[in-house]
Amino acid sequence: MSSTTTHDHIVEAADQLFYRQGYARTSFSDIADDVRISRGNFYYHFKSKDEILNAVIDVRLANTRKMLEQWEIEGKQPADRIRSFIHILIANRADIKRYGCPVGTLSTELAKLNHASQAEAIMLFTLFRTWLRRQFTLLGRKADADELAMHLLARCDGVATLANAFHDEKFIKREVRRMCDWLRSCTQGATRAEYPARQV
Amino acid sequence: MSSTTTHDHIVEAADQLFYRQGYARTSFSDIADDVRISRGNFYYHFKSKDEILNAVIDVRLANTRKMLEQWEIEGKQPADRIRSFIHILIANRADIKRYGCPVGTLSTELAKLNHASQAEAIMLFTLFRTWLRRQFTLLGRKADADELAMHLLARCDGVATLANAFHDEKFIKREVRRMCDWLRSCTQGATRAEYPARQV
DNA sequence: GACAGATTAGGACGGTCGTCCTAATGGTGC
DNA sequence: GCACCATTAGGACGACCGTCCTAATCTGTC
Repeated sequence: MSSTTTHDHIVEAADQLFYRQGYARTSFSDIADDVRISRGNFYYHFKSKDEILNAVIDVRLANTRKMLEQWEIEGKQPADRIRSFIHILIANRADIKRYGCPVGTLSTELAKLNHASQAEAIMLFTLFRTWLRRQFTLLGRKADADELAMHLLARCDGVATLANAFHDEKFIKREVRRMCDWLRSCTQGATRAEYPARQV
Repeated sequence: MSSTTTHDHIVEAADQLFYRQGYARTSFSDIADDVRISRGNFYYHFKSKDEILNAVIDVRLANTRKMLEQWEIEGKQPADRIRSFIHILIANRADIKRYGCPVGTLSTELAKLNHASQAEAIMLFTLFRTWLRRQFTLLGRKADADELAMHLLARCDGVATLANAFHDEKFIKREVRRMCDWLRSCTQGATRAEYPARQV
């Protein structure tokens, strides 16, 4: 976690600040204060603010890839792996309550700024999407694997947004339980129906 | 819709711009250009940018209240009313695809800015929350009405965020259908279980 | 036509931003 | 000790921001 080079320190600090304050609101001075270097020194490491953003996104992409691989190793069954995904809401609940979803908030902000790096930010979503899709496929939901992946992504992001708005951690826990129930209904319901029995 | 006073014109323009570009990125010049008045003239109508934000939020609150009352009149059954809520995703799908959820994105941005009007913005969520809670209560889900309201809110916001990220309107339609299915399972499942039959 | 009050236009102000230049500093190999 | 290169500090720059002041203009009344 503790990188040695100034370059990496900058990216680390920017990563945190972008998450907590947003990209636009975070200035060079903010990052410089955090890393404890002079503002002028910045230009030696990064030619522009956009370049820092790209570096931050690249780090997040790499970390996400690592995390997904880890879940793939740890979880024998695809359902276990998907549960690992759902449970990041629990693991990061304190940050989520304070700052929302790291992926969703960045993607939304860059969209409003019409920023050039929008596509890279959305790649973070895509990483989760394709990974989840694969897990659902392994679960025997080949036909609607992508639909289920998107569904789950949206729910997690929505939970993060509402938990942030209402500063409510219990809500996160309730929704995680609910998503795990839903996941169970996915595995039981053969290949077709989402809710096994429609009529009581 | 077409207000006559300059004051209202400013609020209207700011409302749109805040939604499309975000609050922080929207400058006095942006609004002035839109309303076609000089930047200096602003100070006569609003003493600060925050004051405009508050006016915008107030208008949104009023419009939301009106909309909820309308749904209450139009829909005889609480389930019909909740469906009205779900279907704003369809009605506004073009804007949602381009700019995301009007409530969620503002609330998230103000949270990151640590803005004084955070609470007012979150009132928009609260308006929907209490209204939905009442509908679910009428539906016979007294015990978990608030939980269901929050659940639905989160899903709608998440759908908006993902639809915005992936520029995907079809995803909105699929999720709306899914939410209507879920709602049906809520009404059928007596007062307790969300998914009527757990085992197949 | 004179007056009063509401509304507008234009620009000055201090501050912050991202960018960029230059001189100083530090360490390393000869 | 000296040259070389990587790294740093400090500040200048033009642009834009929100704020605020002031003079001009419009509108209606007597």
